[in-house]
Amino acid sequence: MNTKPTAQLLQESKLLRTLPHNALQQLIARAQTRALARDQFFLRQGSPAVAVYLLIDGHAKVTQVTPDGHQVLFRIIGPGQEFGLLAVLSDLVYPLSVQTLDHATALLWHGEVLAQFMERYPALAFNALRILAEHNQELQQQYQALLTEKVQQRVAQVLVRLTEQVGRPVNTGILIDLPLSREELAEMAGTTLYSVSRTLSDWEDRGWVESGRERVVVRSVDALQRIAWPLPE
Amino acid sequence: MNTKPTAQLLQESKLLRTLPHNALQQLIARAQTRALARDQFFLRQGSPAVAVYLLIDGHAKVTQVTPDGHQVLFRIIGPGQEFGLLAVLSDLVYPLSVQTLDHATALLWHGEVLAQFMERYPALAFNALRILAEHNQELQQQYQALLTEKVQQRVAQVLVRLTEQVGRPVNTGILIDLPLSREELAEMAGTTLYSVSRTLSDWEDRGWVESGRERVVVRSVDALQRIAWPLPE
DNA sequence: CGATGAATTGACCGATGTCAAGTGGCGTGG
DNA sequence: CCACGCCACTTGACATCGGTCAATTCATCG
Repeated sequence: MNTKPTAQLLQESKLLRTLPHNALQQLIARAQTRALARDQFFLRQGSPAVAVYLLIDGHAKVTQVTPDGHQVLFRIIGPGQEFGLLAVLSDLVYPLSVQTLDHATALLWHGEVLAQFMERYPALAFNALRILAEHNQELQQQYQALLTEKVQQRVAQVLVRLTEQVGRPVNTGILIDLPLSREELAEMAGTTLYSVSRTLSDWEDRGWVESGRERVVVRSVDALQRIAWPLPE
Repeated sequence: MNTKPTAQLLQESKLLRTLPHNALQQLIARAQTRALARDQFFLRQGSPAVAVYLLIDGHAKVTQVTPDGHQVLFRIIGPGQEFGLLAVLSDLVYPLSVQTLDHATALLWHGEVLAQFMERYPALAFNALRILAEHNQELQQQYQALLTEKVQQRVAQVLVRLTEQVGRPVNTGILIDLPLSREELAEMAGTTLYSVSRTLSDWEDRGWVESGRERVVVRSVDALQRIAWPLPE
């Protein structure tokens, strides 16, 4: 599935880039590996945050459920991306769950191990800070979007982001190369599966997308972009 | 205004706690001070992130405006709280603005200075990580709230949080000791000034709050809490 | 080929945003 | 010191987006 050699993937990851070679080697030596089938959990919301993960193959979704059962899908993780970062801090609990979307493999370290490396190699700590700061900004944008934008805009944004992150060119357009249900798309866009379904049907009529069971092909990214980020005035 | 001596405030701040004494002394020695009148900006969304701030007196609001003019108020900063943290990373731009709500004073450091201290004192980096992780969780909660809860719930939550953060007991209840307009409350709750106004009028009829021009007194925190976080089933 | 779960579509309605008009209090200037 | 005007706030009327529920269709897999 994954074409890149693992070592290169790690070197280019947001978390481990800029680390000295020997540090990277030591880290790799101390990593555990965990491979999971589809729909399995790497970590669960509410359980003690003991390990930091770095996905090296496959995809996973980051979700959170409210006390009343509503589910939110914050982002999708692909190879080279990390999660569970806050395990470097002690005595915390994961605020969200990470569940595989296909067969996926991750490296993991005990939080304390990574904390020790951060003390020795500040670059690692700065990388972590940068990652958290980016997450913050993305969350702020999503909050804004939920507050000010209409459902169609948000769905369009989700689809455009997905084409960028997991898009694969096929003859009729760009396939979103993950099995995402309407429900999951809805959880990403902050709406209901019904609204997603209607929206996709509409766009299918216009020839902008083709959609099927847990499958979407975007035929015109342009059109979706115009919906997602309409020109000012 | 502020009763605590500054040194103690810094020692207890989330950012600087657990620092060795001498490090704290050095940091204080290198800090600049900035005092602003009401409605002035410590920093502006979009300008280069050069300094990290720590408020030592007064209050400020953290806001963000969308391209289309909508404004969001993410949180209110009081003495001992930091902002502009991401200035420790180079070449970034502030994603939001921080504006005073009353006469306020902050210490500030050039981002690079703080970055150097983080390299020397990892505890500082961990404090920063913890702070960012907390912000993340708060944002996630706010997102959830916007998605699943009704306006009244969210307004109640805002008021309860405000009583905790800036509440001052008065004879009829707890005064929110800051001049916050309906508009600003709306920006905090993710709604419009009209809905806030209606909600407060309603609660005033029920005797749960007293409200006036840029002024709210909560008479029954209990009642608001029942609205904010209704008992499951 | 049948069963299971995903997706579609229609009907309904309620919460809340928008717009417009009016009220009231506070500060400023005459 | 009073009056005027501004600005925060209130209240009503209205429209609409999109969530909810129910019924149906569709596709995929065993």
